[in-house]
Amino acid sequence: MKNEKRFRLERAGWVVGDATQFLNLDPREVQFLELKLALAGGVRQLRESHGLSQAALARQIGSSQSRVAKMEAADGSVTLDLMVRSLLVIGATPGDIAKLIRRADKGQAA
Amino acid sequence: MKNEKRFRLERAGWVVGDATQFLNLDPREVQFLELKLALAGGVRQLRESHGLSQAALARQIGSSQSRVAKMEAADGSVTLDLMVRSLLVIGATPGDIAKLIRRADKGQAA
DNA sequence: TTGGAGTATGTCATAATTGACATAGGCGTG
DNA sequence: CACGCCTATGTCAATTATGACATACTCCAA
Repeated sequence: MKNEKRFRLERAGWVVGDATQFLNLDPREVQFLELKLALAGGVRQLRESHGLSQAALARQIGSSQSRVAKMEAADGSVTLDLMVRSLLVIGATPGDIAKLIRRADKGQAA
Repeated sequence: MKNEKRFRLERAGWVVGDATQFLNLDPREVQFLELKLALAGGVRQLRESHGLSQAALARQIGSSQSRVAKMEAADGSVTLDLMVRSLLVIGATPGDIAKLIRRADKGQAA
């Protein structure tokens, strides 16, 4: 519960520009963030390519527009579970999701 | 919050052999479960290949042995977040994780 | 300007997950 | 057998995520 907790806290601060804070970040957490960003981008891409509004997608996944917005913003309050579930509902296959995650390797998130 | 809720409930029952229940399951949820199983298998594989006990891994990720056990059992009470974080801590790259997820396409979970 | 559609952001009660702990079972060794 | 190590399973208080709601903002068309 060390990095775990710190991560939760930092999601509020978002001192991304601050080099000190940034360098203090465990590389694992950075990878995790990039992975989340990749999935977030995938959700938006898939949603838009289907001509859906955030509200429409929210209906399909049994959530709300605000949560979809937070999800696409990779907000710290949304879990990978929600993102993955959403992707599957929009029609992404596990293979598609794998492809998105691979992008986190190159740092190309969206 | 429809399938979402049903899924949460069924994690307790685990009537996997029951065809009626099984067929009632939304295919999306099945995909999600397979994806989780794939990651769970990946955690166990990685952990064992590193010669770590569940307790040892638990220490590294700041969790407990019981949670690692549940995680490897793809227990309904563990999130993808925890699984992915664990994988990253053991040394898996996003690419490795993507590879695991791809297995969910073929149904080959472990 | 006015209005509607889409999106972003914040808050809240409720629901879910978390680590910790207890405990039981398996399995090999002394 | 008894002991230690590993794993499985259940429970619980505390923490966190969730959907719903309110509200503000941008575009764009009438």
